[in-house]
Amino acid sequence: MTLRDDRREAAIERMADHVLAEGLGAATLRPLALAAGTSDRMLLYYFADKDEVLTVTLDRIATRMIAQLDRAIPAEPRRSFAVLLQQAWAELASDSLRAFMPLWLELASGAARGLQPHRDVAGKIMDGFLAWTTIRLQPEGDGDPARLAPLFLASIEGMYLLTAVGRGDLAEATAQELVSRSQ
Amino acid sequence: MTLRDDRREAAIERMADHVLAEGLGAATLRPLALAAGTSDRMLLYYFADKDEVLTVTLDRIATRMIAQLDRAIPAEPRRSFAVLLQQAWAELASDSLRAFMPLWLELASGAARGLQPHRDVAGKIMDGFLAWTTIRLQPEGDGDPARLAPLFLASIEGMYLLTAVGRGDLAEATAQELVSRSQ
DNA sequence: TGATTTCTGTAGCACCTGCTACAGGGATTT
DNA sequence: AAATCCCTGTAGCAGGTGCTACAGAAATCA
Repeated sequence: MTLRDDRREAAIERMADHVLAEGLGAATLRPLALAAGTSDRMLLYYFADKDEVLTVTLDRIATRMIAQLDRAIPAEPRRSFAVLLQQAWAELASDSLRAFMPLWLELASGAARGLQPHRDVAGKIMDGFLAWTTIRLQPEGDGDPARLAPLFLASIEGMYLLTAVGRGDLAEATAQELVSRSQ
Repeated sequence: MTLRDDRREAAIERMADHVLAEGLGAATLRPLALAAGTSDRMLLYYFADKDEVLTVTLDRIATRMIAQLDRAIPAEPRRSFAVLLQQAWAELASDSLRAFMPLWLELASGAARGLQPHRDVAGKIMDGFLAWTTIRLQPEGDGDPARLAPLFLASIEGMYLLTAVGRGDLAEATAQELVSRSQ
């Protein structure tokens, strides 16, 4: 029992590494099993089917990502829009989180087509990121603390996408413009 | 000669429809050929290989999209950030352009992983959209006409991505916030 | 000890992938 | 009429996909 759980757990960790490195396109049973140090036969013994393998693996990746973000940028103190934007953007470009970008866009495009588990996982991640942001953003003067969060998310995601298509310069220009405007 | 070109042309149009509807995941030779009313054998007679099929098809889609955007929102007169944002966002949500969203994200995620033809096509589309925006945005007071364009693009793309993962409400909140801020 | 349950490798299924060899029909050129 | 070309269907290749049947080894229970 515990042995089985241990191996299942180890497989998840190594599959998470593989999916982060290679993307969902390469997330087929045999390569996943190879990365996990086992066989496709055993993967389907640990998990019901490929869908469960993917769901569990993506969940693990999302957990890792949020943990990393929490560690790098603690909840207290609250920060201005400009400061949090710069900190979050720098963190997302760091070695440990950069690999997440192509996967995140892959999830988003799958979600846009209504695929599972893309839709559920992507929605969950976005909700987590919304909560993460809301708790860290300092409300502007009189305003509602949650008013700025959507704009913050959209800005980060937009810069993300600009970077993905090789227009990182536009992302930087966006960050500059946002910072100079919110001060 | 001309006959061959006609059939090639017709195939491109129908494959563009198919890719818009089903995505790149379903863009394999046999389904593409079926959609084009021919056989995989003939597709590889008209085009060198699958890569050329995809490149030509995606180019056609990009051309269609820019044409549609030009038609819906003419170059003159220049518009304020808020007005152009609302017009462009409404147009991207229209029947004719909505189908482009999942494909665009698919291109972006492929580009983020360095795949071809994703990278080239996505970059080209983004450059086209940047030019489109720059020409239509009214500079703010003293400012450079091109200063606002990156922020505009990032905003649209961010709202796009929020919508893709089922958080259209956050996209709307972002639009509202941007409009109220730029006035 | 024997019986039963848990694990796991081998082999295979039916289907899809991009792509190609071959052959024949039809039109065009000599 | 003969020879040459352009077109296109049939069949197939080698490899990959998710998944499963079967059987034997290993561990657990009686």
